[in-house]
Amino acid sequence: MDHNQQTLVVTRFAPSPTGFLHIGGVRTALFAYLHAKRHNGTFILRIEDTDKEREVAGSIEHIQASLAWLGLEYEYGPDTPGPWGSVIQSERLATYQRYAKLLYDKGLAYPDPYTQEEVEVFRAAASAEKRPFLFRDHRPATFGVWDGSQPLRLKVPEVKRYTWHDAVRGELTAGPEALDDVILIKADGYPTYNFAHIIDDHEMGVTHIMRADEFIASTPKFLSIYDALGLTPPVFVSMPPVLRDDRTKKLGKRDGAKDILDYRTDGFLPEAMVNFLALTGWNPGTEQEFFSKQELINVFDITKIQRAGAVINEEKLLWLNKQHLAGLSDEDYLAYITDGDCVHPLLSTEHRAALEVLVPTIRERTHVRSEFLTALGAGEYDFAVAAPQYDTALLLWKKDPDVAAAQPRLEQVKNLLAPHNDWNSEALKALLMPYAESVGKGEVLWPLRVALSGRQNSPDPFTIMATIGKEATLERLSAACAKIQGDAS
RNA sequence: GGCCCUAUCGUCUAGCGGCUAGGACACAGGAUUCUCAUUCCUGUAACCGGGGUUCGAUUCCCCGUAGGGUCACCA
Repeated sequence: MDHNQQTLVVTRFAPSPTGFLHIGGVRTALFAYLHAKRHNGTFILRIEDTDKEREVAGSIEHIQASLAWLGLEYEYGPDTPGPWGSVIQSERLATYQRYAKLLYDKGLAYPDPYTQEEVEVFRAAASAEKRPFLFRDHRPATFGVWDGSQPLRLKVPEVKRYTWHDAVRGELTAGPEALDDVILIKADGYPTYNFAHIIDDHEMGVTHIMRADEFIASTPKFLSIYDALGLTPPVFVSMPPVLRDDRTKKLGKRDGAKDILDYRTDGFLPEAMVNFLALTGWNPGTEQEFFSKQELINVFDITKIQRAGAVINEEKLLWLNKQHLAGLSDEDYLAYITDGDCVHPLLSTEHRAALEVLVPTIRERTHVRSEFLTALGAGEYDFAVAAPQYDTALLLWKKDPDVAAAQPRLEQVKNLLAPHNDWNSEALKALLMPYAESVGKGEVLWPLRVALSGRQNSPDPFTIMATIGKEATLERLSAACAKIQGDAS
């Protein structure tokens, strides 16, 4: 195929600025992004701010920050207008008015002659008779003059059954009851979503619309607007819902859905997040689970998007994060683990050397930074910054007759360590293991480790010694021996 | 209520008429290990129900059931 004749793909993510982005919305953005990038296409961030009431200040910046964190770069956005002008709908009012006028002039749109109260009466009457309310049943015989003070409604061009194709769901169909004379322009001069998104997608050359499946029900209405405008609709790509844990509802902000940026605070890597999101509601058809963003771009295929709703599997997200964390250098991992506003002493520059020694240990025990911070708070790493407090009984190895038995062994370890200066865990292990094996590993290593950590469960003693240094090691061993002595007397 | 959509292990999913129904997370057991963790091995666990079509249905059709969505001057 001629390179110049490649199929052009343009997708967009079009949130309204009503607060933060949650995992469901971000997934829609990701799929739109991946599909565009897969085809060397264009990805647009459009802001649908046609409802002034619901707008939340700072939302646009927050949305941009969220996409930036995940690395979902867009060619056109709030700071980078396209040839068609702004991507912020409130800055495009003239465009919508122009199209509205076009429909009005052709008799395909008319001003709503009723007050909102009157429409409510119609609605209530329909409801009382247990039949669906349709505005078009009340369409005036002759259309008035539209002066902008009344909402402008579409005159449904043809009341019929619509059948259309959805890239995910296949053939979809809905009868005339799904069609109505929807409002195109509100009384405040702003367009409705129904109208504005169609015009924008057309003007911006959008080829594929990724959006939540809740829009399937209103697609016939959209189709009737496309018809009225004489436009060919783009490809519809309906995203399966992300459900709440209990599956009783679509995940929403009211149900405790987290701000996507909270995952960043917790320490999830953007690549892990992207990897995880891609795998909920989509799969490559192979058994590969670990993907970089680029790998996803290479294999993403909208025909493999899932139809059924999915529940977020947080355990798998944790697992994936650990897999992605494995790609960091020790240096980067250290920066990662200390990033944030936690104030534990081990994270201060004073203990940087100790923390560096502990990095491999922390890596193996941690899925995400917040997990490490919790362990820190629980005192699991206190051995690194202070001499431990512990009950002497803890020194008792399960096969030992009593605590006193450990003392001579700890003394011997001290003697072996005293002249030794190569203070890294491998060298220390090589130094002490022959002795430990001659006596019994548990008999030596258990009390040694407890003397150093003050804990039943901890990293191995050699790592601890390497972390705290020679001086502290010898001090803690002496203290343990003194403790045993004290108990005996 | 009308209309629309969906349905494989606990969760994410593979499957596109014939498979011992595969993988991942989680879980359980074992090996390694002084403990915890890691790592490795093994295992438990699923086709919503009923009718068809077919030589043969997880797969195709219909009817149930369950769940979701939608019926705004919100998107």
